[in-house]
Amino acid sequence: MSALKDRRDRERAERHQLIVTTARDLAEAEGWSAVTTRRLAEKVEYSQPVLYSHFAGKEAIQQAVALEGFTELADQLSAAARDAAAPKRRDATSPAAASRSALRAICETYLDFAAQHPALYQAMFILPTQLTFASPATPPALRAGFDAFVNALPGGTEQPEVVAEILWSALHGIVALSAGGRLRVEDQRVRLDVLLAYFAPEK
Amino acid sequence: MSALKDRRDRERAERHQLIVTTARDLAEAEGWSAVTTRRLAEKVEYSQPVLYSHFAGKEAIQQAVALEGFTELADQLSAAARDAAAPKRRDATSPAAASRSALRAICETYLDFAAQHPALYQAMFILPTQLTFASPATPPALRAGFDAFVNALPGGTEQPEVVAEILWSALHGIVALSAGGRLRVEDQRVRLDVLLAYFAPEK
DNA sequence: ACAGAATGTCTAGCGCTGCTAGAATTCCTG
DNA sequence: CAGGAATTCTAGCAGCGCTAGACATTCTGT
Repeated sequence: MSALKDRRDRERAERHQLIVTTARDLAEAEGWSAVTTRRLAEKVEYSQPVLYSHFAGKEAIQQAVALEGFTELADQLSAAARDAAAPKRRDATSPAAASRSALRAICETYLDFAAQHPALYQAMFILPTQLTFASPATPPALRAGFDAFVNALPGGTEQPEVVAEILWSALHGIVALSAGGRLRVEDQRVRLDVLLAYFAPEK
Repeated sequence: MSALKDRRDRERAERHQLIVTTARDLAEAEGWSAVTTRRLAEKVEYSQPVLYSHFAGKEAIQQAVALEGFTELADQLSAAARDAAAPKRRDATSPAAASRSALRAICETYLDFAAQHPALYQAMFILPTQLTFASPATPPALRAGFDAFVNALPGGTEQPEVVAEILWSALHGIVALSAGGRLRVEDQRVRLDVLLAYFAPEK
């Protein structure tokens, strides 16, 4: 009797994931405005009301996509930090230089993530959301991503949380303004160089 | 014969402005999602199609509001720069300190503007737009606002345009993330202090 | 002064949206 | 295998941006 219920629960979870993935793919392919409940229902081959048996509404679906993005971004950020912290051993670079390259790696990863999944990024940081951020209910994945920034700051940085917020804000500003056609997208590289010159100076 | 036409043109221009102002007020009062063509038409006491005799569509109205915001922001930014550049004469502060306070004044003005007109700010920098930015067709007012940032940078700053873009991005990031509930809004002051410590250091 | 043309405005409606009530169906249980 | 519970669907509501075509108003030329 419980095996049957287990199977239904599993199928239900699979369908839940199917909805999230389909919404994400559709958003990435044609933008969030193309993600209507009708089109989404058709793509997952169920009727509209089924969506509402899984999610409270369209926004909840979009938030589920965002949540997926938070864990992926956090994974990529901490992976970048790890790789930069354990470089090729032979050239014994100074700790300061190591920290600098770690910070650069994280920033690059962030910008690349945004560039490669623009719709996902939009769901995470641009579209209206009910997710609470700087609060106990903040998704752990998001906290983890933020911590990657804090840890990558040069040693001795004062008020590292605030600095990390600012750095994150600057990166987000660059991404958001670029995505909206409000900044030339070609100069992204130069922009990162200059940004890092301020936040992790050479000397 | 031309006087009559003049009057009609004038009335038309007034109604044009009435639509823009009403849209802006409504957005500021209830958010852009409340600005529907029906509600807007009712507020200006005309039928919906009248809106379309003035604007190509809803987005064009929102862009007209944004354009108004660009000139207001540019005015406020350059006024802030002017006031900071002409301080009380008696204490002959160093040029460096003067530049520092000018930059702070501009940044504060920017953050205040965003805080006081959140919907307007959203139309200018967050909502999708057809306005081209870094291009010949960029609204002059927006250019002027950007130049206020460039001119307020400490003397000798390398690649001032890029630095200004980054500074603008950082401020925009702070505004956008705060508006979306993604940053605690209380710490805005500290954030600005730290930001300025990086972009206009004491020594 | 008045018919006709031109201009301006409105009513009504299309196809779409997010969302839901209630019918219909399927599935499990006794 | 019948009865009941769970699930899924059909159909529809109110509101959206936008527009065609009817109606009213205003100007023009005789």
